[in-house]
Amino acid sequence: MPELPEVETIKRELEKTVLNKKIKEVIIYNPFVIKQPSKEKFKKELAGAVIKNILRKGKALIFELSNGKFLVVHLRMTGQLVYPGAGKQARVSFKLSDGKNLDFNDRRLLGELRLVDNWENLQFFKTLGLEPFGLDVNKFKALLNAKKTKIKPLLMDQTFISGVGNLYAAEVLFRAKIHPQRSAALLSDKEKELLFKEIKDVLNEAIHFGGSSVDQYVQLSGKPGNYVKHHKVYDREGKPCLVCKTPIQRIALGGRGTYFCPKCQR
DNA sequence: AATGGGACCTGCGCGC
DNA sequence: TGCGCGCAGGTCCCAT
Repeated sequence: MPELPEVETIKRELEKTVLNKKIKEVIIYNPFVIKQPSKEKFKKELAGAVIKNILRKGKALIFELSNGKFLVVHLRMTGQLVYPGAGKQARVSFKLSDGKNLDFNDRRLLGELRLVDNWENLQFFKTLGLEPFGLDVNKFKALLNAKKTKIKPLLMDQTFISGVGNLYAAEVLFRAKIHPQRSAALLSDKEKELLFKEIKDVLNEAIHFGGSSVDQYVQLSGKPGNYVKHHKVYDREGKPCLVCKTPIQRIALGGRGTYFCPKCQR
């Protein structure tokens, strides 16, 4: 469940810890997570490279390397980056020039590592929507007006806007008082404006608290993120709404568990 | 264009 | 207690 706040948290910690360090060696415990190139090339081409810059695009991290290549990391569901890491239980461990490990862990093996010449050529980035922070309210309204689809799956559509996943979509809609099944285009002007504000506010607050540790996510240091205690609806089925005490409902929407307050959200 | 489903994976928690 | 199953949700892919 790493979404924008979790990945941004990791990015900021990476900048403080591994920037300008050299990757001395790559140890691959499970080659399944390496999507390109071959594991042999992956190892060979990363050895000796210095981490020059770290970018985040939506939920993806990009390490810019001194050899001109880019290491693209997507944590998907259960991926973790941990530093300093223990090495052993990792899927891939990057041994750095400071003698410590930057570990990529991933219980479910859905995460992806790619070493590429140009990250912008990857299809994922070509179709990635703008981040909420890169939009103004009028552009956001225009995007919504072009879509008749249900608002909640739309917020999670990374080609629409990038960075929002299932957890934050639920929290944002609660704060905007919008039912997850409402049609995007048919929201009122005021609702669209409030929604836009709450997207940015929720993401910023979550970043402030180091993200939400549900299931597998941890910060780079291995510590949990503390935003969970601020969740209003996510994973609270049957518990009283913190505003009106109505039991929180859970429905399936677009195949995803969707939590909301049936009274507050209309 | 929108929507639904399945696939990729593993491990947890639930009911029987 | 043990076992099988549903479910978690990011992304891609296919069918309707």
